[in-house]
Amino acid sequence: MERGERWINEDSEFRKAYVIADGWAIRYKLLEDGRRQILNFLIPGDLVGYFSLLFSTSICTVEPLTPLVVHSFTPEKAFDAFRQSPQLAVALSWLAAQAERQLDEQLVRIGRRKATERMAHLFMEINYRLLRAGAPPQAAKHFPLTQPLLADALGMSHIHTHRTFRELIRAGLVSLDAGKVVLRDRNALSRLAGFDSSYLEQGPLPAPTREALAR
Amino acid sequence: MERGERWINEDSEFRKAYVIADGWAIRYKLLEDGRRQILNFLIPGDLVGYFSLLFSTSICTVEPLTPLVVHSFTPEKAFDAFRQSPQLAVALSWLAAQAERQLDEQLVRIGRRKATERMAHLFMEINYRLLRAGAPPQAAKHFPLTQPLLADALGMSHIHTHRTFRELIRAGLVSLDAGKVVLRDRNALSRLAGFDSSYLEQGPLPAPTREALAR
DNA sequence: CGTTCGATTGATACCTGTCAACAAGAGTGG
DNA sequence: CCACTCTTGTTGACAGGTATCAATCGAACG
Repeated sequence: MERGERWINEDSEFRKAYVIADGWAIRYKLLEDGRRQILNFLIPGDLVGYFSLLFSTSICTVEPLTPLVVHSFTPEKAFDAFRQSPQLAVALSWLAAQAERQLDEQLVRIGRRKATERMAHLFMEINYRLLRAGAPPQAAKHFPLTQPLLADALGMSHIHTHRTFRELIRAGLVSLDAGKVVLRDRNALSRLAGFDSSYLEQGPLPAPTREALAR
Repeated sequence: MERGERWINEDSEFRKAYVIADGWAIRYKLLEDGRRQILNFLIPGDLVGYFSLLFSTSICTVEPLTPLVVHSFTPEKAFDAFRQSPQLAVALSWLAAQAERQLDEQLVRIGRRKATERMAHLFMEINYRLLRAGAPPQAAKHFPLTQPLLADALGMSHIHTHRTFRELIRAGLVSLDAGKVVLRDRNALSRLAGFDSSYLEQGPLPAPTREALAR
């Protein structure tokens, strides 16, 4: 898939879910007057449209930010797999649950953090997720994000986003390189954001759940 | 459970999930400096802690707003039930998916709507959900919400929340009655909020998913 | 070579947060 | 029963954050 193509879940009669193999995408909602809120950024390893298999209409849009490679699966395949392996069902549920935790944090970011905190926090989250997904440490510091995208993700105007971004640059925390955001000082960013990665960590299943699953 | 008791998921060694039978609760996160973001309001019929069965640490707090009656179930019971009835597993997943749609909309509300729109939109959502859960039309217009709660849910200061609330009262859209929010003019609220209920509607499962499940 | 999009800047208005203060009611403990 | 405290609701003044408007510039694109 190419950047800019609109990959709206609602239109596809033949419903599928996807896992992103390579590239970035965004999931967003539009208001009638054009205001846009980006709900989350989708990177390799992320699940797309899993829950939308349960609804006949989609309420949001997914759009590639870069050339995108995805794996897809149908509801039939999913249920067949679940019957053979409850572990797989739990694994997919885990991914969905993880995504919901990120939504929770996105809510805190927008609702209760100040502009610079918001931006720094988002950068740290993406960095963490890229590393978790297996990106090399250097690659995990480069984001293909424009200021309008940041604005719509952080719930600010693009102009204020620009000023906030400049502030982070001036403080030496980030920089711009060929249209890409580059993290320069993750420690300082983390401190500024009050970033606590615990909501992103992948521990083992709790013992009771593990035992119940094994039976 | 009584109001004010803290019902933190993290502390309970014996992990369970819950369905609210009666009463209201909130799910929220706190920042270190005391800022609080309410992620959602929980009303009868809502699922609590379902996904947290998959994690060993909780990242948010759940707290009753009113006297609360809940049903609980353990991971073992859940998995046993799923083995007997895939339909039940899908039903629970549907509830979780529905909750995520509400999170999406909460993000749009906070990120891209103005103060009065935010408040009106939240009121409409809760009204819709109460009706969907079987509340009588009159009861579905009365919310046990205080201004500090609204503030932390809408991502605004409690003072500005007060001003915004006064504005809705002045316009005759809502009123205060014995500490409760009362909806007076749902049509006007809906119009002001730009409320579109499609994200809350419960249609049938899409055909491919239904067929895959039936096999 | 127009056109579009992103980055950038300055001026201005306004929305929103903060500070300070007080009233009223609920609950608490003496 | 009376302080006393805590929460909620309320108001005004004020500062500051943020949005909006207007405009320029460069790069990418067709």
